[in-house]
Amino acid sequence: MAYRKTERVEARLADNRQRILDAARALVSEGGWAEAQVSHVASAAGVATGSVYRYFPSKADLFVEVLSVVSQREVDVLEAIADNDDLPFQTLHAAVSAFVERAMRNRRLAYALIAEPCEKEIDEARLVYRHAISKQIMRIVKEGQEHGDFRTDLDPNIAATVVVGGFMESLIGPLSPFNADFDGSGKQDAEAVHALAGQIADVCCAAVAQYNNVTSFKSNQRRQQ
Amino acid sequence: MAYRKTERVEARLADNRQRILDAARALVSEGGWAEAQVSHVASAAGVATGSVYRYFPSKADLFVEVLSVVSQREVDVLEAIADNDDLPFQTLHAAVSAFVERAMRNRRLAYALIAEPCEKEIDEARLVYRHAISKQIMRIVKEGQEHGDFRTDLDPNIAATVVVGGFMESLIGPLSPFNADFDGSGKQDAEAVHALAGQIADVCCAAVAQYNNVTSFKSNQRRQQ
DNA sequence: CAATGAAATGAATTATGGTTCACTCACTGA
DNA sequence: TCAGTGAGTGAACCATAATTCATTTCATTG
Repeated sequence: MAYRKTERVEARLADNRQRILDAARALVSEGGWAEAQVSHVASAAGVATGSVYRYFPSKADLFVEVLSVVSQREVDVLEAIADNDDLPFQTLHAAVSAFVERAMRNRRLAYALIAEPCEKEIDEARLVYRHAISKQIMRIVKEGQEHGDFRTDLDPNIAATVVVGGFMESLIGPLSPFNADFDGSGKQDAEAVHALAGQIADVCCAAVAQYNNVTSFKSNQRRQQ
Repeated sequence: MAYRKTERVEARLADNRQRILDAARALVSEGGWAEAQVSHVASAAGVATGSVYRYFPSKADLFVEVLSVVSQREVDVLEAIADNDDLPFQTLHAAVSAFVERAMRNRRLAYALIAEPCEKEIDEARLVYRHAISKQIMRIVKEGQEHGDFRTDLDPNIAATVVVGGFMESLIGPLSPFNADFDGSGKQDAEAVHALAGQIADVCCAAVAQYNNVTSFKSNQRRQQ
């Protein structure tokens, strides 16, 4: 009879795969792409270098999966925010703030996944998730345009792209490992991050909102509620 | 008596250096960073591989200089635009449009310099010029805030960063060598590029403008002039 | 036109790090 | 128990490209 994996083995295999993925993510989280070497991943996961290739066809595939898992969670968070029934302005603000705050919670990883130079194949995978993020932002923008809160003279696709590029770019400085502004991780730090997220979100919202001057916006808010 | 370079030799050396720089830029313009190999540069410039190292200490130094020359010109263009005395809204619009249109004129090069994955050292040089660009945009933003055309509740640094990230990001798609939308380079193409630049600039301006709804903005414009 | 200093050459060297593979070992099923 | 299967190993291999350097060629000076 043919060889068949028992459940026990199946579980061990799955566990190995997961350990390799976890080790890979941990390494990127600590040292960025420079640390992300197959041999390092292997020892961190407690397996031999060659074993990594039993689970992943190549280094790029491994790290693309790491990036996918982490990025997909962010897309899901944005989707959930986009799904709620708040006013589009508040929704967009919440989406951008959430993204920024979540990124700042694991700066090194976020920096690697968003901005750090890396191999082509991984970089291409980034684009996929940028698109996915942009799509969620665009949903909010379109909703806002239909709702009357957002300007209708802007192309929603371009507006969403600018917004995504905008908050990504403004994250790069704060995320950068060379920037010491947000290292304490104390309470002060959390507040500083919150303030930063708010300011970035303000600019993003301003880009699409119908009424930008404070008085008009406030009356607009009241009118809508 | 000690050896002394004649003018003739001096000129030839300077010419060699320039030819190497030009060849390097041409190669990046054609094939991006993949073509940007020292040996390729050497043959394109009509010298031997080793000779490149008489003029530049390393590959990275060579290409950083290529990037610097090209990028500095863009910074200068923005500076000139920021210097003029138009209304801040028009100035910002012109700056963003100009950047987008100029980038689209040499797509492959712009793509390489802005977005294509490349070595760390070159990538770091990119940051320097992003900062320089952001600085010019910030000047316009601040002027607009003082002038009363732009919202004063936004942090000018963050606003400028978001704007720069926004138009850079929205360029990536159109610049990408895999995107066939803007290949013809005919008259239609020029118009499409112009339209794109206008739309991107609209979004960027909206992000900082005091009055976004069309009627208020128009009256605002009239009032200011 | 020697003699000397500098530039040019490009094949060989080096560095990096992903990938392979011949082998060992543990697990499976009869 | 034991033949068969496939997972695990890690040192060797390979690919890529930057960099070096012994040698040659060219320019300058007395």
